[in-house]
Amino acid sequence: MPVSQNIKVAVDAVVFGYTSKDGLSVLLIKRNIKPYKDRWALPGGLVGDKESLEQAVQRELKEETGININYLEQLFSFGNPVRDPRNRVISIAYYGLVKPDVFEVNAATDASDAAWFNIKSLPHLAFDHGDIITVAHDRLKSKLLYQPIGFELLEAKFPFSELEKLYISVLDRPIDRRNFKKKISRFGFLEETTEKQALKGAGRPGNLFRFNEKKYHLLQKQGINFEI
Amino acid sequence: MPVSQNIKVAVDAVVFGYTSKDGLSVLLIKRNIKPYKDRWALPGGLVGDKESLEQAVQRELKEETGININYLEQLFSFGNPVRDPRNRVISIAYYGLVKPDVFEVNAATDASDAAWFNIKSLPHLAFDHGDIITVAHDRLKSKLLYQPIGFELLEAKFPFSELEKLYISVLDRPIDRRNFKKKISRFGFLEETTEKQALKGAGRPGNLFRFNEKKYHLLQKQGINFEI
DNA sequence: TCAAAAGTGTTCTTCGTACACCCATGA
DNA sequence: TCATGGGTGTACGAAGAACACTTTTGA
Repeated sequence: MPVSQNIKVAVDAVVFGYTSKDGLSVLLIKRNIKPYKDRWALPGGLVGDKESLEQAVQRELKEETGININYLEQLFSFGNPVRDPRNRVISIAYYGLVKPDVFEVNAATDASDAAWFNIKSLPHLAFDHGDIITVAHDRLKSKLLYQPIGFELLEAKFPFSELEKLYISVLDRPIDRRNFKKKISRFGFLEETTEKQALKGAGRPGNLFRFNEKKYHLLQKQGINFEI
Repeated sequence: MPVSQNIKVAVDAVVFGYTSKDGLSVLLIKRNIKPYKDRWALPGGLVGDKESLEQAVQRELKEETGININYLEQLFSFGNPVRDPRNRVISIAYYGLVKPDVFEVNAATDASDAAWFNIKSLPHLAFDHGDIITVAHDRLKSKLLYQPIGFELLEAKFPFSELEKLYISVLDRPIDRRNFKKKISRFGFLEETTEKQALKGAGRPGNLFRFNEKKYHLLQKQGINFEI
């Protein structure tokens, strides 16, 4: 067993946002220090001696991007000895989901060093952050099929087509609308409201749905087979 | 962002073994230093500056228990600031599976400080190692339902009933033998040999099965719905 | 009246699930 | 011949998958 050790511990966050206009996107920050100066990277940084890992992620997100997220989960720990060219740093990666209002606000503040990038057109990233995003995207895809976490990416009320487009976008494959609706309806955590979607162009306006918090959280705990 | 940091990085391993006689078991070591002196704990220790996380796990397992494992996967990182009473230590936990021959050999060397404990009769453990085992057991249970990793716990050739008992033991619930066999057979990675089980008592001897490595590894990558 | 998007049902097949009797062996 | 454990099939219901036309709205 090594008697002394010189390894630093960091956290990094892959924050996903979604709008039907921009698709599935990831929040990145531009580095202003070496190494990888001026390259895009995941928000994150060293863990404080007294804070938990989750606290460290939340703190870094607030410091670097100003956002609060409503869903956060540990992803994987990356420990390749040479993943940081300076010293050895292991990174405990998390992924998070934010609702579209957060997404929109931040997309507007383009003076900042934080920006959203569509998952399909990511820039060249610092460190092994490209790999981390790949792992996070895979996790999101598979999680979407057995837990209803997709709702964490939507407004409180949304037309059904919004949920459908989210699934299409994240899974990156077409879905049959009728089968999808049948499947979702069976679980019973969706409630149809009497309101209708505000129109933004041609087409029949859809009814708005919300989810039943109780049933939703119950199912989120249990896990369900969500295959679409 | 903290300017300096005083956190150590450790790995811990939850190694599962299985025999139909002893059920699902976990490999533990007896601590001979403080804190928690003389308490049982997971094998593990600090990561060396130059080694990968997986290398650190394999090294610690060899040093502390003498075993080599054939399946190893990262489980979760535990970062509670007070999980170690001395300094802050985060632990990156792994879980591993070993085949019964390894299990038997080690169970015999009872002079050592390492021993197998049935998952249902674990001793009081050091640190948060009880929690880590719970997480590992949950992961194994759910993984068993969508990836055929159960075979990593069996000999190369085994009677079908052995696989069935493994599932019953890990999932801790009864399974219908006929439905189970139908399900497993559909995947097509099992091959029936012409050999028969060596008898150890009364009862009809079962045919021995092996798995088709190619199909097995293909499915292990893809993941399948294994619900029993 | 046309283009755009939402809403809706049926059929076929596959899979899950419940369930009980016969067979080969050792004692 | 008995006790033990292995081996096997059927029938029902639920869910997955494939598939196209009608409705509502804005332009």
